[in-house]
Amino acid sequence: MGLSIGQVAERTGLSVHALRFYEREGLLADQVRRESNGRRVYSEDDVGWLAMCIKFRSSGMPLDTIRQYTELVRKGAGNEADRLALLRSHQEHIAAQIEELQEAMRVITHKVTIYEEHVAAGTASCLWTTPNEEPGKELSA
Amino acid sequence: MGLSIGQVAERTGLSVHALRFYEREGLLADQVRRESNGRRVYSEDDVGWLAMCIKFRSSGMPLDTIRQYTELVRKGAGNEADRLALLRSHQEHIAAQIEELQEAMRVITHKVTIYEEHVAAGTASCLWTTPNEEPGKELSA
DNA sequence: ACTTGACCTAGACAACGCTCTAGCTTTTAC
DNA sequence: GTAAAAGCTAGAGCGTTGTCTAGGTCAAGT
Repeated sequence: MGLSIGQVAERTGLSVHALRFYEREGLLADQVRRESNGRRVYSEDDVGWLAMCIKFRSSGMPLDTIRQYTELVRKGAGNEADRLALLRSHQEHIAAQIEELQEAMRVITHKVTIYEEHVAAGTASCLWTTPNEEPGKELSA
Repeated sequence: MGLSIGQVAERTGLSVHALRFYEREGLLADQVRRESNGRRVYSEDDVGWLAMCIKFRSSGMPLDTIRQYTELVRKGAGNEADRLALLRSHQEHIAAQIEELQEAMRVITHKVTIYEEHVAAGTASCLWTTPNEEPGKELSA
């Protein structure tokens, strides 16, 4: 039931350093328990919370915002609307990122296509002799 | 036809600082021309190239990788296969990012839904009195 | 003449998110 | 009993990606 920092590191993928760092930064919803000797004992809840933090991070939420969210939760019931606002705003942020990535993907896929043609056409025989021409100018158009 | 650094900043959205920084970092395909007084003069091609760099950056390509790509292009024809490999690898990277974001989006949308219910149900009357309970435990399941 | 504003270089500084070190204690395995 | 492994704190260090400052040049407007 109680996990050591090493075990938590293993199953979250975070380093033990990062785990201590997150704790210092106030990202953990509730105080991590300690053994008599001072070692941290993580509960399953702690691990669950960390998993959520990792999802937040992996979608580009800054530690600072995670801390804000954590603080809301720590304050307990009554600020659900605030939490919701924060979550929604992050949702929008994710959506924007996805769009941006998709747009970049389109552009790059286009470039890839062009290069594929070039490479297929000229593998052994280098036909087009425009050294500094880059199939990327279509971007400016 | 020739643009000042300020004009380029305006139309790329990069700061003049960033433009000089990018140049120092070797991200520009061809040497930026200078006026007799030493001021930079950007061509439309330069701006096009910068637009591409921005797309790369916005999809998470590190400056270092952009520099590698730039170097390939600078070397001229003959390494198209290398450029293609780099682009493809970035394509995969983008795809992975999109998936990660979509996964995070699912999780967060789920949380949002739960909060919406809670907020709708208990706006004025705080019904559920479990202060430290966070609708996020479902993550660990 | 003089001020304003855009530009130049070189280099310091900064935010973010960890990561690592030093120096020490405790636990575990042999 | 002893050595290796794991933990602790406090704080330094670092890679990335810019941003900002200092100190100076240059051109244009008033």
